[in-house]
Amino acid sequence: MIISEDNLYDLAELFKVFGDSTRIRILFVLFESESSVGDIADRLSMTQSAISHQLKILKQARLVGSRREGKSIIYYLADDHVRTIIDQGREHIEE
Amino acid sequence: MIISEDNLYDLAELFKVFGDSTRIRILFVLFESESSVGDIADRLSMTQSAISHQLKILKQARLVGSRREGKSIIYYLADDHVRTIIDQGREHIEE
DNA sequence: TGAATATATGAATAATTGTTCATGTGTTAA
DNA sequence: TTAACACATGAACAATTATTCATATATTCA
Repeated sequence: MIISEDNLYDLAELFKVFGDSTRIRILFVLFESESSVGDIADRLSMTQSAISHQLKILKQARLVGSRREGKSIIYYLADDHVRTIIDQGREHIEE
Repeated sequence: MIISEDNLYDLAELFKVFGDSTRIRILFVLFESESSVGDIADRLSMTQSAISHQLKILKQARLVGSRREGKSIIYYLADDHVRTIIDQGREHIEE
């Protein structure tokens, strides 16, 4: 259970990303299917700008990826750690 | 993958608790062994007050428990979700 | 090329939060 | 009971951050 100071800091930064209900909501949308920025904004009844700002944070944390498709940018979940971390969180609060 | 608004909010609150390097540090201390408030403060070179405030947050999130032992209060990890969540986080950042 | 659409981004503001400081509460031992 | 020790807690301040607003960038289609 050894960890460097740098990793410890990065770890806190990672969880900080999960610690916002808008970002969690975005991840839940992406659990169902990859989506464009506008679609996510519609689903969550939030502005395009707010969603775009949060997607940037999710992407910097490598929790989501993106690709261009015509005029839209499609966002998708990066890997399975996202699901596992959220599932463990749900288990904790739902017990 | 259905979740209520309340649970979604609680989930974000839970991860918010993990999203601070002092609290992560405290959890790492408790991974090794249960400890008193003063011992944790010494280990982390922080004030007793700062640690106490953070322990309160960890306890409200049911991530740690405590018991009195003479003049000291001993804190310990509440359950295994803590380890699992942190391990998954580490896997994510270390890849 | 120009208009329309989709997304990104910088600045500003309001709200949240971690630490410090001072002090309160609870326990032990004389 | 009193002193000493261990911990908890409320208020205040500084720092961080989510959203809004205005605007910039990139793509498509006529």
